[in-house]
Amino acid sequence: MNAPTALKQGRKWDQVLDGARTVFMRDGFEGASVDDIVREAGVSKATLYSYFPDKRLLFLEVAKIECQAQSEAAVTSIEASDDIREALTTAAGRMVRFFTSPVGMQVYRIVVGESQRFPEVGREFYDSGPGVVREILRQFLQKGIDEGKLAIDDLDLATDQFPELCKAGIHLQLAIGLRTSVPEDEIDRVIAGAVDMFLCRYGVAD
Amino acid sequence: MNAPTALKQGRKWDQVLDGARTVFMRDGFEGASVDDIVREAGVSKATLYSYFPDKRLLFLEVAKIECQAQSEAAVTSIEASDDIREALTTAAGRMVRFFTSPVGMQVYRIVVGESQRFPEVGREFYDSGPGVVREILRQFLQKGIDEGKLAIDDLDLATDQFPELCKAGIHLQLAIGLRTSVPEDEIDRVIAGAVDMFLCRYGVAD
DNA sequence: AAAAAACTAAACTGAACAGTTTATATTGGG
DNA sequence: CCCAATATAAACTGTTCAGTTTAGTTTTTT
Repeated sequence: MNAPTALKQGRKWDQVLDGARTVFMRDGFEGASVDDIVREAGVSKATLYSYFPDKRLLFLEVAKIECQAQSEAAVTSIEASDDIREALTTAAGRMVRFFTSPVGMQVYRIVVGESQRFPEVGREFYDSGPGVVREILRQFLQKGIDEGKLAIDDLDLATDQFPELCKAGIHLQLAIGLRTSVPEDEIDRVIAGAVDMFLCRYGVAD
Repeated sequence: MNAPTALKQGRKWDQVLDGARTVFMRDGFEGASVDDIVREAGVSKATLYSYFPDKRLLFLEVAKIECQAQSEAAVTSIEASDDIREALTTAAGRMVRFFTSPVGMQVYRIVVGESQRFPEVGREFYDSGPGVVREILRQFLQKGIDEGKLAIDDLDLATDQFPELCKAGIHLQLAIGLRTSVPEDEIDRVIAGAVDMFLCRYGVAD
């Protein structure tokens, strides 16, 4: 009846990944034991090891999937609204919403913590998350310049500045566990502040 | 002859901490083994355990010292230069210089990675590093407002925005290992961009 | 120089844990 | 209904590593 993905390597593949995802996201790489993962996945240890040669590669697979899910959740495109302020505000909202989310934050923590042991994870994360967002933002800003709505001398710098402004006061505190969540109105305040500042510097008076 | 600190808990105290510092900063908490540390410190395992009840507390002590060293290395005060632009540029330079340094970056990585296991470390780090810098910056900006040199509506937000601008494009990439260093001229460019933007938004024309 | 305090090397214990093996069971297609 | 692929539980191996113990040595104090 169903002719699914050609290489469905076995019935429990997804189960293993789901379990691994849950445990890795909860406990980090070192904190997660393979026994925890199989228990969570409802799968035998032998099954896990029939799919993945070792813990490291299982982790890399989970990290990859998580990074991809991320870029989708993040700004996939910026609406071509005529109002630049509105477009930036919307984009900022999606960015902030993602990196303040528990899973987004946890991916960040793990990537930072394990980036020495697994250099590939850093690349993977960047290229499928922040890097994608950056590229989209860059193009959006370029368009703004072309249309005479923005006056940006150093486009690369400006592209890096905007996301950074969106983190003001919240990202660090979340990352180091000083807070576990950020109230909606504070998010709005930070975003509005970011857009105000950005347009003050690079906006062109109508 | 020498009447040193009243409670010098033994001749090798400093040696232990130095060795622990070296190894923790190189390998992180999990990556560091106690045997590595005693080898590095040139001390017996029993000696280490006569000073510290366990690895965790040894780590916390090292982290504490490192965090304190940090706030000293960072902006301890902002020169009361008449020129706000100049003062901000100098302050930014010290901040950036610190968090781009190998040891500053490594402290950040460890704190982020271990903040779940050791919530105290997050607080300690913040209160003796970023928190101190924030407070000094806040007071500096307040003074600027009082003197009519700055027009800031939301002081807390502005205080959070400036350090964030100083990270543009470099902090994340260092944290996840995409880069290991940042050329001096790029640092200068980021700092200049941060100051430009900040003063564009909050500066008062003379 | 005797006594006390600090330190040492090295062997040991016990637990955690990644990965393997074995012997058995379930499942779905032909 | 049977076969082959897939999955299972559970015991096992080997290693790493935190923390302890022991029996003895060095350093400091008195």
